[in-house]
Amino acid sequence: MERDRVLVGMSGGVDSAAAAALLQEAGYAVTGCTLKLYDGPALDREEGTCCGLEDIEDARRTAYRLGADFFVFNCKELFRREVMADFADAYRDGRTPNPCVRCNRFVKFDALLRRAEDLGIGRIATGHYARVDLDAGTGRWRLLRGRDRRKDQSYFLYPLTQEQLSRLLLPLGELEKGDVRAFAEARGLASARKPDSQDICFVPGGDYTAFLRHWGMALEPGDFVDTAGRVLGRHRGLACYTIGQRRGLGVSGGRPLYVLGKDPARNAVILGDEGALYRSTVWVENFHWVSLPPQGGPVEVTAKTRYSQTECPAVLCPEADGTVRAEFVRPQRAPAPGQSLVAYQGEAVVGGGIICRTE
RNA sequence: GGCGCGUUGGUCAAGCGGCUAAGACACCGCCCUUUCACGGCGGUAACACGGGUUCGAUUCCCGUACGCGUCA
Repeated sequence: MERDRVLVGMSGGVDSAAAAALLQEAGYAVTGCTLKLYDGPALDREEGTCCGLEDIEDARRTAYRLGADFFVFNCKELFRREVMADFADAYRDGRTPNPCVRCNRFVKFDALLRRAEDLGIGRIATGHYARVDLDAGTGRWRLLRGRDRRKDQSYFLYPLTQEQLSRLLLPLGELEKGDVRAFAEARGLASARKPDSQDICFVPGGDYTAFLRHWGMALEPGDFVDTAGRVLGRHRGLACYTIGQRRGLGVSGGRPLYVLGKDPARNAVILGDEGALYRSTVWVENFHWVSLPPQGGPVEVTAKTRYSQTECPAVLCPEADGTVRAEFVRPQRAPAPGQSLVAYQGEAVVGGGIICRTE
């Protein structure tokens, strides 16, 4: 009897390793793969990246242990063009990009699906904490939060298309992080005790401004100013700051000061009190509808403007110009252009898009 | 030049003879976190200099330096 085949994207970490093992135990014929997204110059010694040599070897070891085929697919060009270049462009224009969302949208799942098709494999899988199901009523695939609310990664997955969702298996969606680690440990998987990844994968040290410099971007020092235009100090370049940021400003005001905004025209970073950061209206571009088909009228949701943020009730209002306006019931702290707004209805991800303006 | 006032950690700022010299902001570290951030916890760091008076001086007195004000 033919078993269903699945291509599992493996980062070298615990989660994707456990995902592969779980799928195999569930009866799938597993093929493992790692997407080679970038080449770190000499940064491979760092932990926590998703395609350093160490990580690829860990993924390979896990696949070997499972007796699964394992491939490394080269996606460097695509990643460089769609994610790294966009990252630099966004910062250059004063926005705060989210490269993980960008990668999921333009690189990771697309590449997985293509490669699976090349290999004649019908399904793809990753180790994300989120769930997929089919809405029997509408016939539409839905993206749901991970059962482990503390680890839920559905925020990063909102760009998924219906085709991708229809093929996608997320075996960790019903599990708690602790159970996943225990399972990996019990199976003796190589990465069972690896620390969770963090930081941007192509910025291993966590210093993204160093990456921007390395990329060739000039960081122009300028003035920190208050809302009245008074100079408070010098900044190291607009790209070094994001709206809502407090630490690292080096400006002492007696009260905590936050980045309220950036003024590219004057190359100034505007600082002020936290109270001035709140916005009730957020415009989003390229809104991608996931669990609901594209809507023409107002939609009641809960939404958040950053991954690690508490959702708030809001109404999505599609505008004539193609953007979607989100009206929050309560003002939201520091929504930043470039970050993603993601909307939910209960367990389901309604959709999301990139913040372009706030008020 | 005369007179008056002031000089405490990176910044602002308590203290007014007996303290291991507050606090805020900044900074550093850790935690949190598959973005950037927020946040939580913890930490480093100061009495301008030199003489007195006192059992005892950041606190009182006298000089020096620097700063501010004011008079000519």
